[in-house]
Amino acid sequence: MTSTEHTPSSPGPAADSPQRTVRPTRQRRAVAAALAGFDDFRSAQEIHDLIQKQGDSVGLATVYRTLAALADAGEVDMLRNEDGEAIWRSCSDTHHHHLVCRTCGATVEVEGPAVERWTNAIAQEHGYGDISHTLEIFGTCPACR
Amino acid sequence: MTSTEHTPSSPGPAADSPQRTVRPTRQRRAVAAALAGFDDFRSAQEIHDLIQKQGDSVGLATVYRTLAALADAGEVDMLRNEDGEAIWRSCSDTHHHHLVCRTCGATVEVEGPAVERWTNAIAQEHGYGDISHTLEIFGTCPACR
DNA sequence: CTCAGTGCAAAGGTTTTGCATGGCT
DNA sequence: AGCCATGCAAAACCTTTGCACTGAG
Repeated sequence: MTSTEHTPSSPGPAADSPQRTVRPTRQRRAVAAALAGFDDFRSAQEIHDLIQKQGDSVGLATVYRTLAALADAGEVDMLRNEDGEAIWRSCSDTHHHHLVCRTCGATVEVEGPAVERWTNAIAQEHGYGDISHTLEIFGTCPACR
Repeated sequence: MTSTEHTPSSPGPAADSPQRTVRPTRQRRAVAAALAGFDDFRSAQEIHDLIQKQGDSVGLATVYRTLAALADAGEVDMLRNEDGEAIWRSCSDTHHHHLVCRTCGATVEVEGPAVERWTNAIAQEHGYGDISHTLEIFGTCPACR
């Protein structure tokens, strides 16, 4: 459901780990292709529409399920726009953050060694280990101002 | 959880500006009191529930309308949690982020002037304006290591 | 008296889920 | 054959809105 593994609930004593259960189906490929066609964050509806325009037919529910699976597998980033809609984008390999226009969705990838260092320092200062973090920046891009 | 500093919305920079039309009613005071009772972001439902538990009775729609008005007036910050729910916090509180233990959920509030400055700098560097950001740090707390 | 504010319920939109079917392995 | 993935539709949710009414100025 999310791009990172936030799930404070479900302490999961059930010993399951089915992670690699991702089967390469036509629908999955269609979603992946649609994602590849964008270079910024898009909503599920937009992705669904693009797939249909490309001739393929994939149910909206399947789009959601596929996107959730991809996000879970770390192949796409999911976040929410200011309207609360979930938006997705295929993510590159390197760790980076996003500067997203809340009007048109234009995205800039930014790296922040300073932030990386700061988060690690803060965490260790409080005795926390095994650190990860998420950081998103929203704003209005030059074209939309 | 996430953090922000600006509440955007209000698409029309246009003609009308009825801002100072906020009448101090019982309901408005109830919402304000509920907000004052929290020191972090809460959903409309949680705020509504707290008001009812305190004996007052305010319609959920009114809670939403009041929160929207307060956000519009700049008296509260609104943002979205990972589930896409709108969450509010009285903005007199200092802006901070959260360091969360992914095992037990223990949370530490941290401030990061450096991060605030960095995000603003990055955004302006790319010509983006009206900046807000979200930052969450996950780790394993001392007790869970 | 007038009009912003309120309550209720219905509408609107997004995301999830139940269940039967279809396609890989 | 066994199972996971899919589709469709209904459900679940959060949030907004229409309309008649109440209360503050």
